[in-house]
Amino acid sequence: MSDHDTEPATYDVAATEQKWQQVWGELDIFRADDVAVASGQREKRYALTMFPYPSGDLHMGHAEVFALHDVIARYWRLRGFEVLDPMGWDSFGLPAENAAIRNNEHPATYTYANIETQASSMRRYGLAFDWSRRLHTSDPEYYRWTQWLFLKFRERGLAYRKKSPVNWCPHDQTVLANEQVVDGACERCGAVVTKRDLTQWYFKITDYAQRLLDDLDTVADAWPNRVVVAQRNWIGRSEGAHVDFVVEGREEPLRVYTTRPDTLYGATFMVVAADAALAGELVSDAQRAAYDTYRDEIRKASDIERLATDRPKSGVDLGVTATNPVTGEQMPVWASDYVLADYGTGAIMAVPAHDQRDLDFARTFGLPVRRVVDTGEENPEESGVATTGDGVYVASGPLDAITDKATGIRTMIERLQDEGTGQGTVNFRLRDWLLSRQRFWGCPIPVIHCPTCGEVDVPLDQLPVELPELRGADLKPKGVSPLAGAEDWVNVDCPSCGGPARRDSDTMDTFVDSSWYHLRFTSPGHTEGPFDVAKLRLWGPVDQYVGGLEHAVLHLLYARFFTKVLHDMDLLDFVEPFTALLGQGVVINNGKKMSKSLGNGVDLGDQLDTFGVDAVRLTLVFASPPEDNIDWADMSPAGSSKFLQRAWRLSGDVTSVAGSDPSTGDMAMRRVTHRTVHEAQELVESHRFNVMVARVMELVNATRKAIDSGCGPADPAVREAVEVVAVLLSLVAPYTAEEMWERLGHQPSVAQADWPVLDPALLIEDSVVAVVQVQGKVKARLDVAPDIAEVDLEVLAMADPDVVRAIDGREVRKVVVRAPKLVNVVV
RNA sequence: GCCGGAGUGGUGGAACGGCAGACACGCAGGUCUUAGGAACCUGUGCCUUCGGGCGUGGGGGUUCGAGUCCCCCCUCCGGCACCA
Repeated sequence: MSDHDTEPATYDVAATEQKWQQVWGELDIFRADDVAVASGQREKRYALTMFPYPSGDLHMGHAEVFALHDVIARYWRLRGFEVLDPMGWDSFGLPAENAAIRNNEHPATYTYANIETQASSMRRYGLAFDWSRRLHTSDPEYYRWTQWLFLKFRERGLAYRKKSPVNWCPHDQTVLANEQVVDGACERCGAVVTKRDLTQWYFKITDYAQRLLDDLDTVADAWPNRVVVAQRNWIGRSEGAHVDFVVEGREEPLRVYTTRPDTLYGATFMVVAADAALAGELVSDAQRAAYDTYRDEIRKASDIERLATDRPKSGVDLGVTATNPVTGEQMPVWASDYVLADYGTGAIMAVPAHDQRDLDFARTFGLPVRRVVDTGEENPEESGVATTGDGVYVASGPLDAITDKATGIRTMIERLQDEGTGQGTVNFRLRDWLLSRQRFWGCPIPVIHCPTCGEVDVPLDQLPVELPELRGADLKPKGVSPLAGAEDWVNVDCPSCGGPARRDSDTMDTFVDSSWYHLRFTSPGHTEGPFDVAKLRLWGPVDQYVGGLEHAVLHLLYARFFTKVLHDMDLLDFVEPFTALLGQGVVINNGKKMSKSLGNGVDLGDQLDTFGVDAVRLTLVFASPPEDNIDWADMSPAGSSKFLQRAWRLSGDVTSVAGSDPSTGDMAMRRVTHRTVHEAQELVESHRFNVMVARVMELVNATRKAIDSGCGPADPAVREAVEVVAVLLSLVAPYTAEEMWERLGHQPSVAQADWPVLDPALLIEDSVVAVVQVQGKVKARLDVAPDIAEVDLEVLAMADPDVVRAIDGREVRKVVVRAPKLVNVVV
């Protein structure tokens, strides 16, 4: 009986998890060392995963993103980088507040209890986080600096208040940013969003629209394409012109934005957004009553109704006319809800022949249609279909000889600029970021409203403005912030004049908190500013960000905006926060999103109890490419568990001693090992983790075979192979890998092991299979030397009996040789 | 409507323009077992007259060679959408 026959065939998963959690805690090996980076001893890598919101325990989605993230962080560590791999919580937000109302508690109770639950689950899950850098956005030490940043933004004119129609969620009783309204409904609760005229705080993200667009190019290669595209669409840059129209009896011209100034000769009327102040200013006395009626009507309509594109056009004649600057014609000015108040100038020139919406409107109200571009298609006046393509300009004065849009637009803009009636300009779809929220559990806005001084900043040395103690019923949404009711808190002396004043009672959108947390992680205890500029210089920017893509135009856009502003404030020296982004898919069950109402949720804790941490992690990593969705019903965690036991068993079979020289070992086994290491490197770096796992499985299979029916368990090549299995598995299944590493006679931890050193000589096979095709179909396989000459390979191939038979005496027209892999005979 | 992706066995998925289906799951058969829901081995795209033929959503094209590149179409997923 050899020693390994008496080993147990399996290991105790639960006991192993207990054991290593303790060892890892004592070793404290995942702490990121500023000095190692500052001294140039090791190159830095910053690996970051989107920090969670603390609602309940971790779920399957967290399990996936953390497993993927950990592969990268652990790989970097093994490759000798100094890795910053921090974790924290995005701990302000509505669910805590709603839970507090339900349970008559303080939101902090719910929040911090959940944080502890999640932190303990993360430890169990075996993640290589540097816990010394933990932060919570709801801690005063953190949100003090969120407030500081707000005031700095305000100082630069990037935070301002304005009254405007805003998105209002009647369920959550708060306003929402444009980005949080999805198909006319609240992103969070699904309630239909309505409009309210409110004075709210905004960040001037539109000032950065062009840079946010341009700099996407610098990350486009390392970000998922769909995020780059989504942001481009969201920013929505368009090129066009402003054109001024003189309105009788009004000093200021009526300015419009158009992308088709070249069709100005075809403009037959004007339309102003019905809900814009401009419409009220323009309307004639005779038409005022009709306009008021119309405006009140459309204000009642929800965004959902407005969004219906096949909705019939409606509007009202404002009873005034504007002068077309090129034709001198008087055109009627209308108001309609198909023109948006907050895009462009809130007014358009209507060219019904060449814009479908204008044509629909013209046909509804019997307004004239004048074709000025002949595209060869039927005249829109008859067909009812507007033409938008290139064509010959007609009845367009100096444009008449022109045959393409680009020249037409350029020519018209030049003329308008010469005459002072218009100019070329750029417009963006992006709107300013509405950041006030009428809720309690968020970062207070550090501004005081004084009846004499107006909006006054809370002095920097008085930050943070801490939340008052409110709980239960006091938190019930009433349409104004619960903070407004905390009289002791709200009523303060004006910092400027000392008179009675009131604090701003709104809190900030939680996306403000998460727009800079990645910077704070570089110096989480810093008390002199939001982060230590020198430390950030060491670690920033994030080298690899991992997270869900539901934030494509939310967090990922806001964080980019913050980065650019802070760059302009000389607080950091990069312009993009996340150099590379990996967007993981969603874990679903039986083809459907997991949800309480469907009752198809898979509980992560249950899965971990049943299969063990490693098996669940392995299953998630092996399931598919990281960015694809995973249907848990199609997965086999039991299979993963079986594989891990199989791999673990190898470590008990090795009979050579630790430190044996592998160079005396079996060459075939060594080649497999080294090829696996080589491929694993490339696969991890290109994020094809599922294939990396497959290669490790192949190595395990090959090693099993070598032990049972090959070079045997004593061969040092077998030890080398099993050690490589342990190191590679440590990226995905750290518990099993530690057990293996220990059984192989090494000191913990495998997380501190050296990445296997590749022997390039072992990557060269001693023979390769050359495929011989006739007419592109495989007819023979030849074992040849990897460095075989093309002529030799061709001779060998043409002599092969199967090849000769396939050619069947036909004339060989051409032979393609790609030594040493392939020959294709064309007959 | 505009802009992006993606369609490969029963399933998840592999495949620098060069052997389609790696690696798994599942299934079938076997070995060893008192037993097998353990371990190990074998087989597993479809058709076949056993020579071979056909196969990567459909149709064309480029190429000695196409899942991969190009064009058209279909389906599904995502983003934008009365944005002038």
